[in-house]
Amino acid sequence: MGVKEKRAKYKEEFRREILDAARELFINEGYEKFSMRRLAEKIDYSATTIYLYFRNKDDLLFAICEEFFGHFSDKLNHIRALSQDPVETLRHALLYLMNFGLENPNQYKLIFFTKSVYGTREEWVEQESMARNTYFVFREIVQDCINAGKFQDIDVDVIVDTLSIASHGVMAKNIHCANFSKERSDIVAHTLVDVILRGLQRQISFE
Amino acid sequence: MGVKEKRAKYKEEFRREILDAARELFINEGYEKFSMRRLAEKIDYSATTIYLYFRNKDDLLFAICEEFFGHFSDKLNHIRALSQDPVETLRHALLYLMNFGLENPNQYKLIFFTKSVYGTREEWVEQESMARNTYFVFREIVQDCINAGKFQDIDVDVIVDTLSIASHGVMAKNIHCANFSKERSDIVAHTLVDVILRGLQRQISFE
DNA sequence: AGCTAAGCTTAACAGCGTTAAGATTGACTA
DNA sequence: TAGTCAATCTTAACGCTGTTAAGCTTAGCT
Repeated sequence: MGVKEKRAKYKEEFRREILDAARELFINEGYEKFSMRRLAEKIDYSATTIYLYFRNKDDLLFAICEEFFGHFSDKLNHIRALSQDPVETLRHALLYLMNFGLENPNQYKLIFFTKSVYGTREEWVEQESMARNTYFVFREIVQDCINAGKFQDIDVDVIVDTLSIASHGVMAKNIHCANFSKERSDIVAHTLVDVILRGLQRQISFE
Repeated sequence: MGVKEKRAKYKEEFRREILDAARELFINEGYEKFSMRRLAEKIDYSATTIYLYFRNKDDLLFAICEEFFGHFSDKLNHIRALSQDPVETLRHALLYLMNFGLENPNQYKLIFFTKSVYGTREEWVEQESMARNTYFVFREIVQDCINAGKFQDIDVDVIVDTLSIASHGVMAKNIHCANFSKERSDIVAHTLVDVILRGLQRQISFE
């Protein structure tokens, strides 16, 4: 292994180290308290060093987001793999997302409430990313419901957006309004999922 | 009119002036570009002068939020006044909120995505505010639906939260993801409202 | 031993919210 | 009318932010 490769390896490892420290700082201290200088202090380097491994703060945030979406898309695939009823799979996936958001508000805030780390919709569609992969897996889960004839005749992408928006809203409320307890958010999350899935379905069971 | 009253009047007027300039700055330049110093420049005073009329930046934001909620609760009351079918009234109210958010992203962002201007849920419930008034009007519209026997047996507050969360989500997506066009958001907003109202209702019309 | 370049740091810029202290101004009183 | 006092506004500063330019240190290769 040549020197250049060794350096490259080292560089990659350091990048990891910074990334891990950054995520930890976010989770423990919260979104507001995060700063490049605090991160630098945590890893015992000067703030400018970080800029040798990440173009800027947004680049760092992007990396963390991508990592999360990697895990999340894995989890979605897993949920889908042990699928019985497609609608129940979808319900499971939605509740998983919301629960993650409610239990990890700082991380969720970082991921979803950061100003446009993924650019415009066009850029997002064109450029390969874990976020896009996650979207596609989620989309397939919805498509499964449609294929099974469970849903009304609505465009799959519209349904996907509708659903992601709903779970988004739960977190938005929980994080930004600060009026919500975890228990209350849980109740509302379940109600929202129930109501939406009920509203989407073609046939509805009466009580 | 004594001097003290005159001063008080003037002070109130200046407060208004600052408030109007602040809102304008928010709407035109966007949330990110807003700062106390830029606002000061706009009104041709030094930045510190603002602090004689508002305790701090949050206090200023609070004032703007309250003003909006004043208008919004009026609008809701108006919609409710010319009510025919309660569910249609609710639909109307929801679409009005979402449409406002989609057409005034900066203002909406300021109002709903600012860190806890209204404190915890307990503080929010106890302390009189336009935001709370708006909530109550909205709550009554939902209660109308329940009283008319249109909805399933779900707690009124849970429904209100569910609905506000949903509209919240539309804006969250539209504002923060930057992947969404106005048209697409419109479609998704209508779909979301349709699906949720359908899901909430006791009896559902099949197509 | 001397050169080269990678790796890291110090110093600085321009911006932020906010506060303390001082200047200005206008009105009331002695 | 001169003097006092308080309201009003500004200048200067603190400590923070993201980010860049320039310089220092050190390790590897010739």
